[in-house]
Amino acid sequence: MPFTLATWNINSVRLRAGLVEKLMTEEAPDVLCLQECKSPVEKMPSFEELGYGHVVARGQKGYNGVAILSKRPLEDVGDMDFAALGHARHVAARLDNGVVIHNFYVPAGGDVPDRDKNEKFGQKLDYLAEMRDWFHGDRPEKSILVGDLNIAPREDDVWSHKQLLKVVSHTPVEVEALGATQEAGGWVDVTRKDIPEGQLYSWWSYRARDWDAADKGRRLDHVWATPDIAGAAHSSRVLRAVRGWDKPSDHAPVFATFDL
DNA sequence: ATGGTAGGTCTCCTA
Repeated sequence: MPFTLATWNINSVRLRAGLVEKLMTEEAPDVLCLQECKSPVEKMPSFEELGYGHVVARGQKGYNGVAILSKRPLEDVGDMDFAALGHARHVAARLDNGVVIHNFYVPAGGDVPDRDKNEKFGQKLDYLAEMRDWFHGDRPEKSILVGDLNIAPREDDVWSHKQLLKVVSHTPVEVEALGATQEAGGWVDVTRKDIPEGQLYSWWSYRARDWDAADKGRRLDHVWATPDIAGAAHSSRVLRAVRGWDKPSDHAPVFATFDL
């Protein structure tokens, strides 16, 4: 049975429970992966009344937090604490069709792209290197990886490649690290398989005077799949309009459908 | 070159 999956950095699931409900009502993805829930699991709002009774989540007070909300049964298959940060940045679940879904919130990495001057940047690179080694050692099959990876890898994933070369999220060292992680797992970038050409963003800063008019976006949110199921993916899209909702997240949700 | 906005553990940290 085909299923539609969405990934969305919600930037506080408690503050934006209403927006989650709106997305669920209007778009009804079978599986919704959230990042930056900023909530302990026991304080997460319930979306069971909208049909999302299956939840696999990790949380902590105030920061980070990831959740997989599903209309179909999920089995919790664990989490990883890459770079030993003690943060809730990954959780994985197996859908009732056997597909494993990894939901990641990769560290943003601070402002200065130099690990000697900025510990957070080093942690981001370490996190990606440990992801790479994990997937290299245990090559995934029948799996999907989604989340806020906090890197826009392609020139057309940012509003200005040249102006962002030294800005954390688009530096060559980060792009290389993300590429190595992708290659280690054999991951196919499903969004770019479906939308191979043109500028494509999933995040616009809160700090812009008019985010829509300025359109200085970056594609930080990703949907990847292993080669055995990537061919079943189609209809990828970024719901840019969601960024324009009342009291929005600074990220728009990214969708894909899999005929499996 | 600077500062701009937003959320939560809220006068400081993270993004």
